[in-house]
Amino acid sequence: MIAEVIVDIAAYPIDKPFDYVVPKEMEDIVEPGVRVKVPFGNRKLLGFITEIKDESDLNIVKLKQIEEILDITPVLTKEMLEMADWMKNHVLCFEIDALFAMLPSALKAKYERVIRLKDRSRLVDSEAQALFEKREAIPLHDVTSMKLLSILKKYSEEGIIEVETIVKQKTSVKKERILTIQSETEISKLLSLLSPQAKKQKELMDWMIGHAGEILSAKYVLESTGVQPAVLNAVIEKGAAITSMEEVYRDPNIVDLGDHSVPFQVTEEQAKVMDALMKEKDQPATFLLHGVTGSGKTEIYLQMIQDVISRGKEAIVLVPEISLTPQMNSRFKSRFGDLVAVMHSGLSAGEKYDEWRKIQRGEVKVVVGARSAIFAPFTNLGVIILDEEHESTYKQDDTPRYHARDIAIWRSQYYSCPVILGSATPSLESYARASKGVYRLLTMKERANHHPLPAVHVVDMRDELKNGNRSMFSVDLADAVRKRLERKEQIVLFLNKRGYSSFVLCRDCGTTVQCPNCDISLTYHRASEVLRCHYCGHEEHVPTNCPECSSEHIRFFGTGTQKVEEEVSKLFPGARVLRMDVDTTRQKGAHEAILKDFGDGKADILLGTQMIAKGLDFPNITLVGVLTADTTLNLSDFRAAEKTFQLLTQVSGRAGRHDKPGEVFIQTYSPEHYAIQHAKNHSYEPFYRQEMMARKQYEYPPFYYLTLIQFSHEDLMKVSEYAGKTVEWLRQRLSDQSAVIGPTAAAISRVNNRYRYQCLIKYKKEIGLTETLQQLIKMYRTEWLKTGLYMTIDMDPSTIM
DNA sequence: AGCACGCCGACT
DNA sequence: GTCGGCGTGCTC
Repeated sequence: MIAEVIVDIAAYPIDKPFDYVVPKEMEDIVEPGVRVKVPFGNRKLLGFITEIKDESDLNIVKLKQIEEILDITPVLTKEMLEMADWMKNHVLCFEIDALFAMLPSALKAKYERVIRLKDRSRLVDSEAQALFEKREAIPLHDVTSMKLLSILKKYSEEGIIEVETIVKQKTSVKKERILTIQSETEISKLLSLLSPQAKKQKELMDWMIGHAGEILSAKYVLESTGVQPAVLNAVIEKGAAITSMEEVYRDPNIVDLGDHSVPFQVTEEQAKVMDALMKEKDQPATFLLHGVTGSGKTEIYLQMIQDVISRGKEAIVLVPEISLTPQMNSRFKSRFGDLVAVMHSGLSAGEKYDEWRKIQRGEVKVVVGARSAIFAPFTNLGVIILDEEHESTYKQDDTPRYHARDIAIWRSQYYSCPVILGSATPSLESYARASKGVYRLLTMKERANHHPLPAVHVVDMRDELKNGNRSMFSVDLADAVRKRLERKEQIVLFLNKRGYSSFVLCRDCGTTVQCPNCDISLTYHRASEVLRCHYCGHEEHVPTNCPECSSEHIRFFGTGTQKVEEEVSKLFPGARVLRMDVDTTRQKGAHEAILKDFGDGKADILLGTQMIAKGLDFPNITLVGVLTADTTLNLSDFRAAEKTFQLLTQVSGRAGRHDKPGEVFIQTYSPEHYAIQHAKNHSYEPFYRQEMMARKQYEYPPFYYLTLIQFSHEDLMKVSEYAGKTVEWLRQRLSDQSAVIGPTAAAISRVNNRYRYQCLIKYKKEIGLTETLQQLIKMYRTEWLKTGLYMTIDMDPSTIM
């Protein structure tokens, strides 16, 4: 019996199945999808069996044997193996990268090199003797002395010791000691034998009598009685309880926001949507659910899932980043209880692994999670939902560069189940597909509770400046804030911070302090009083004089949330402010805590960045202020207008969701821009039409597909040379239907002392593109890589900056 | 990717 | 004479 194995090395010549002989005793256990430990060259590697066959094309005597099987049941399903095969061509990644993307990181291998003693009698060196005094094997990592290392090297050649690779799983199953308490009569008997000095043991046994026959965790017993572990061990030793180790799940403890969700009475619009969904509930159809903020998309999801579960099937719900939307999370938990697993970046590797196993074992029916949850190992999917489908976080920005939407559609075809893409502001791509009938368009124009959408005011900050207001609050917004503070209503202030963090600027010569390794300004971090580069991590102290002109007029500039917070407390003394940004949410559970405090009315103002734009739903929010709408607008990216529109619409939707009417102020330096004007009017369709015209004119998606190829090299001449060479090479091979743009220097032209260039392929239909690009990769891997050039290909870039 | 094999310069 | 530099080639 022969097994085809994909091994744990992401490199061009290794990216194919290798044949191994299956030892007789393993024949019953091996099957595609199990992880194995295999010899590879002179080392040991983890690998995945992808196929079992009777014969190999290679000479059987050359084949090595599988050394160990790491799973009793396969970790990869047949579906995943098929999906990996499709994925590697679709996103141009190595098969092993695709496979690992589908599994929790806990199942990756941890490699450890160990020196094992073979022949103690020939161990003559005293240092080496000391090393192996008590042990037969020691981790190679522990040997740091160069002298000892060279002695060991000699021993290894003489066969006295042997270097061995240990393949370990990163995180394992958590086990807990479980006690089965004996019967009352049994314990009483033991009590009578107890020495009178053993007061603590008596105390514990007395407690146990009250819990006779129960099965409890050792941890629980210790906590309830307060005795020392040694006392418990003594009592167990005497036979008062039987112990065993049992597998337990780590508890990612979800904050219950007290939002006990019951199915709502659906509105007429919702009922129509449900009807349409039900008609094709076992078709591999993709629906685009376009519903204004507050129209009750979540309720649609919940009822759809309810139906799916009742038919014995499973559901995947993707949210942009679950730890950012605890309200959604809590709503699913309260509706479906233990049938829900959560998967998000806030969980530890162990917690993720446990949630994954719950899914694999069929103990849960619903998974709510971020991007990677799209690979949840369900085997009978009934629906896949992508909430806020326009979010760019659904696209992975490093290998494998997949888009969760594409994976969702692939899986929906495999299981013949629907995909629901939900958004108040669909991506142009999805809306265009829906318009063409590729997706089914479902629309909800009204808020479920019939409350009107908030009134949006656009404030021209140029006028403010003219009138001598240099603060970041316009007169109108400041007035509106004061009014809410008086009325004890809540306010959300949104700072559109991307690409606009604080930097240090010299007021005399205009110099900003740059990173020495990258072509970008350093960011000022108030907490640690340092300047940091977000690309390479370089750190330096804040200078007291300008590095260029030595002027003392150098200070940090820009509008970070901290700065806004200061201004708020100056402008509105007494207002209680909660700040939510990367700094205040670094700790686990901090998001939930901040939102809970705000929901409980412990603050008047919630101040934050992107992360507060979504999912907030508190009845007392009646005012939303967008301090700077322009920052995303000015990005040199073809999606800048779309992103701005989406963001403004999302934040606006936070106001007046319940009984009290809401109001929104958008401050901007370009009030006439169509993205801002359409956001003001809550009008998606007109925005869509206008943006589509721009995309058509400039030949961008959804009219053209994009492929972005990026290059980097320490030598500026080399990058530009290879980028140019690539562009030429591609132009020769691609049809005249496609355009190759570039080469151009990247927006950030240097990162970590490597110069960056890029080129862009625009195409409508290019039949041999994948093959051509694979040839390019081959050329890069075999020839260019040696010169120090790096190249990456993104088949569907979320940004071309 | 990592490691062995292999052919040329500065040291005990 | 040997130790070690990293070019090249292979891994079932």
